[in-house]
Amino acid sequence: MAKDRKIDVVILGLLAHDDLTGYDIKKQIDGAINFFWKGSFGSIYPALSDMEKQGLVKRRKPDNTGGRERIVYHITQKGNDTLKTWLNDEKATNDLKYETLLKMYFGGAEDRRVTIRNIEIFEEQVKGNLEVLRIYKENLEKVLDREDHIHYYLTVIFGIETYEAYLRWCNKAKRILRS
Amino acid sequence: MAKDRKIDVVILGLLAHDDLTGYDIKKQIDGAINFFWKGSFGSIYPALSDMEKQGLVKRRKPDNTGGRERIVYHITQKGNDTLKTWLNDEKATNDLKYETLLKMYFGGAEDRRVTIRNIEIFEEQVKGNLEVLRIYKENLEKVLDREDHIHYYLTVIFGIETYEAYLRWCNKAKRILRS
DNA sequence: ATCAGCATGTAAGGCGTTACATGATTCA
DNA sequence: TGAATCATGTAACGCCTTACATGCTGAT
Repeated sequence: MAKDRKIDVVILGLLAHDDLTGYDIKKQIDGAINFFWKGSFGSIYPALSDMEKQGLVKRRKPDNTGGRERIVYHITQKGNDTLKTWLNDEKATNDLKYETLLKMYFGGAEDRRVTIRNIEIFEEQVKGNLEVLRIYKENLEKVLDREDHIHYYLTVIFGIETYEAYLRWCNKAKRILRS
Repeated sequence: MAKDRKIDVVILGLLAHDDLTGYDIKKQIDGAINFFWKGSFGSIYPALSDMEKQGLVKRRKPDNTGGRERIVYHITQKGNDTLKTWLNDEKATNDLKYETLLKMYFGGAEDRRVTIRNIEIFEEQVKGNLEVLRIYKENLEKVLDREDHIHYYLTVIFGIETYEAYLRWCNKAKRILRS
């Protein structure tokens, strides 16, 4: 695995469940993972090639049923070992890069109304995200008997708890700025 | 300003208050800003050079009192305008990249104890960060009469609200995994 | 004397995004 | 027929981190 390229473990994690094409991987990342991790085609396809060379994933024999080009990958034993090693590695980098907070911090250079406006924009985005996560949560609660769903559920309730905290902060912050 | 290089506005925001050296800027970023934005010398010094060429910042005449090399920058009118334009720009990218959540999501590939351990590691980090933020908060509350401090305060209470939510999640998550 | 902190800067290299290029299939 | 979606990949480019190079100052 590349030294710091985390897309590799995302791919490995997804392939640990199902055989997937690069396109499928992208779709899954754009779903429930999206709020805490991102990935583009430009990072997925090269990673898949590298990982194939390293023996972490393998191409499945092409379905000739279609005719249209589809490369389905599956995880190898070595890939599974790599995934488990990563899960057991105690270091994890958790990074927040919030431009909104930068605008709060430096907001003193402008009128308070500008800062309030920036809070409101943020608030709207958070509300939208929260709605989506609540739908994910409801759907997952119907199928929590499957081990993996519990794990997906953990990330979803993390998002909900966090976004609710953001909304509380929005109200507090607006109150402070208006006082 | 470079198209997507946000370090520029961080520098501008800091210089809007005080004339600073690159080293000073780094120290300030490593302080209260650190939990939502990061910056290294390798990004600060080149940005400062570029911004000088663009007339956003200017070197102050060197203090000859020392003799040791110190380049103190101050913000120009154009720099201030750029800062305000950015504050008024409604788009802001807020990115979360939490490897811990990735380990939650893909935790099904290992024993539950591994996931619980990963939560505990995260919890310890959060507790440490929270302590620091609470000290910042207390100190800021003594000087909230100054406009800028209100803005710093907003980011600090954001951090506290968020980290407290993280801790609640840690407890919930552990409970779910142990049930 | 020595070590920590002050201070500036460059170079290499990795990571990732965006845009582009290409073409098939499915559905209205 | 045309649009959306499926599907793979490359190229250019930008951003950032890490490590390195260098040297002064102040405190113990």
